[in-house]
Amino acid sequence: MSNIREVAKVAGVSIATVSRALSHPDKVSKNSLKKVNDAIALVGYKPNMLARNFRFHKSYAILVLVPELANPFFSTVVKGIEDVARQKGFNVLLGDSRDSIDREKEYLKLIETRQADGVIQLRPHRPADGQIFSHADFPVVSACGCVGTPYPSVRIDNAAAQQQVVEHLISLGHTRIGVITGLADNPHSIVRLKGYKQALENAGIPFDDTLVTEGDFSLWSGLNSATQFIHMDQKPTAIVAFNDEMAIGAIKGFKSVGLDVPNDISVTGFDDIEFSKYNEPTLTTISQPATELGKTAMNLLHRLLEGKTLAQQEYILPFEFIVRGSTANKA
Amino acid sequence: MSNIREVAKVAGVSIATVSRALSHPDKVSKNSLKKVNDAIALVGYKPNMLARNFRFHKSYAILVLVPELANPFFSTVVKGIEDVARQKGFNVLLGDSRDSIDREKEYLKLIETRQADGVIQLRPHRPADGQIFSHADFPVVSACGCVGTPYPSVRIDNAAAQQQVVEHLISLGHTRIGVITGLADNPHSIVRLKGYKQALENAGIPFDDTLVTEGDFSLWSGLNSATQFIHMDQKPTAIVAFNDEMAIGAIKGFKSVGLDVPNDISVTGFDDIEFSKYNEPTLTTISQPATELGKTAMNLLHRLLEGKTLAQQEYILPFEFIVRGSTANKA
DNA sequence: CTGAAAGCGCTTACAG
DNA sequence: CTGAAAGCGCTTACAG
Repeated sequence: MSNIREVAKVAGVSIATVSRALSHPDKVSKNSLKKVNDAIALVGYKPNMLARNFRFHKSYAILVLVPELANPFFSTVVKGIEDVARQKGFNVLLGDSRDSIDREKEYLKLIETRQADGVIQLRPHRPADGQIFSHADFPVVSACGCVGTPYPSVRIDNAAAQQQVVEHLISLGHTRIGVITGLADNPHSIVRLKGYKQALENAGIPFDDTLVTEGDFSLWSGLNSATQFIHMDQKPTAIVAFNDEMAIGAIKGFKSVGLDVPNDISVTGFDDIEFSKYNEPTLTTISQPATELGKTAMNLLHRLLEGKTLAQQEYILPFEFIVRGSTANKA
Repeated sequence: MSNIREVAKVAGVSIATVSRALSHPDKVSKNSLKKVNDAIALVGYKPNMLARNFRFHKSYAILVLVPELANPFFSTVVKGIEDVARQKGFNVLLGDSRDSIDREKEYLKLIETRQADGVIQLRPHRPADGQIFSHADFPVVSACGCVGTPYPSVRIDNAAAQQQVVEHLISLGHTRIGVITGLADNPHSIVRLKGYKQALENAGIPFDDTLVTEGDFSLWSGLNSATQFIHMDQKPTAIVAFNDEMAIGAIKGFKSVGLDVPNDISVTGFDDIEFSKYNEPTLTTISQPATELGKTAMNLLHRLLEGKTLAQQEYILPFEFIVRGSTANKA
């Protein structure tokens, strides 16, 4: 556990010179530089970043708030964040909030106590969040959130994406299209439902709210919704799930009662997680640029951290609509 | 950005008293305590943890080295770690190493520079790692690794688990049982293969190395191995994959050429990720106590961090063998 | 119970 | 180019 003082002694220079040799080598003579570097190698000196952080009032860490780390879509976004963070010299503190506001608030104490310099929020912003994330207090950016985020964000156009999915189903002849949303207060539920309704309206199909079921983005909730659809008097011929997990769960539910997907009923997902290519049938879904969303978010946060301002408040990345095996013409 | 000095001034006491009121309230008079607490509330004081960390030569952060965060099994282990870490007052720094030793070494610099106090390694230890993780240098524990880890570890008995899976297949009449391992140098590949061989040996079935294919724990590699099996002259009637992803990928491969799983060929997984219950067919697999592995690892690391010694070098948690729909009697 | 003082390891104006 | 000194925000023996 050598320190800068020991290096100075061995090198025969002052601690100021050692510090300068490390931080501003151009401000030090060749001779001193060599003596310092030799001494560093000799004593095996490693700078104590705790001291540096303290000196600079910076933790060089950012906090990532993720609703559910075990969700492969989120963990892919986090990987993108981490890649860029490391490259910029920042550590990533994990904040798995389990969709709990209380847990989230606990994590945000890391900001007040200077243990994190900024935040990337993966949970979509809800009006009820109010000013918790007022951009004035600390650097924060939203990744894969929704329209209406009151701080900088990177996302896709969720409504447009969901609309395109439904238009595809309509083009296949479907008119009774069931929905599996996330929790009712999740902004993604609201925004994607808007896209769904828009597609219906454009096609002159009346909206029927009995076709909307509430899930929670889990596999299980998709299966649960399928059961509800199965017991309806006027069954839908197609289902749009607001993420891939629920679509996979729903397909499981339909198949378990002998229905064929997509020939008896079409099902669509959202996110395009890896598993959606391996499901039986493969999933028709929206591909979100997960890694890119994470990388962009971290790049934006980094600019904020450097005191710069952003050119835009919202960065919209392109999505891709991918037709696979889970959708077919209405029987 | 108020500090302890400001609180002291407002409260009319010394900074030492403020500090004591915060850290050892019992050593302060009721009167002073009240004055300090009132002042803290008044100025909105939050302790600067950067200063505390510097003072104590501790970062109060631990580094989690994970081979692949997007793998749901690993992310579940990480969630367990995080739960306990937070409860103990530690932050978790994410180190997604992508199975790269170079990236791992980058992360380990966080220890040298005091940015992390300890490490939890999710990658199984390889003999080639040598002394990188010599327990003498810093507190480190292995989670979900293998037998033979030269530092404290929490894991299941992988060989026994894999053996039980194969015994089950043998009991169903299978004798030509294919294998999809992880990368050849991954200790899990070696240890689980040992369990496979043991089951064969116990049943008097000769080991045939042409039945062993190398995967990399990804969905794609499972599908790829399936293709290899399909082209074999003497096809296996059952396949054991060393994780669920590869099993799911393999099933996909078999189904794509018209084979029925499990009636034409049985397939087993390992880990019991959530998706394995939703696959078609559902997966016969080994359930690892993922959350518990993470929690235990963090508890052990915490004891190490406190300078205590551990009662055991290895903590073996029970696994569960789960028979679902992907295995059946040999045709 | 309380306060003045030293010190954690660094960096950076400041004076030379 | 170089060094002595101050200071970042805390904590804790030490003396009272």
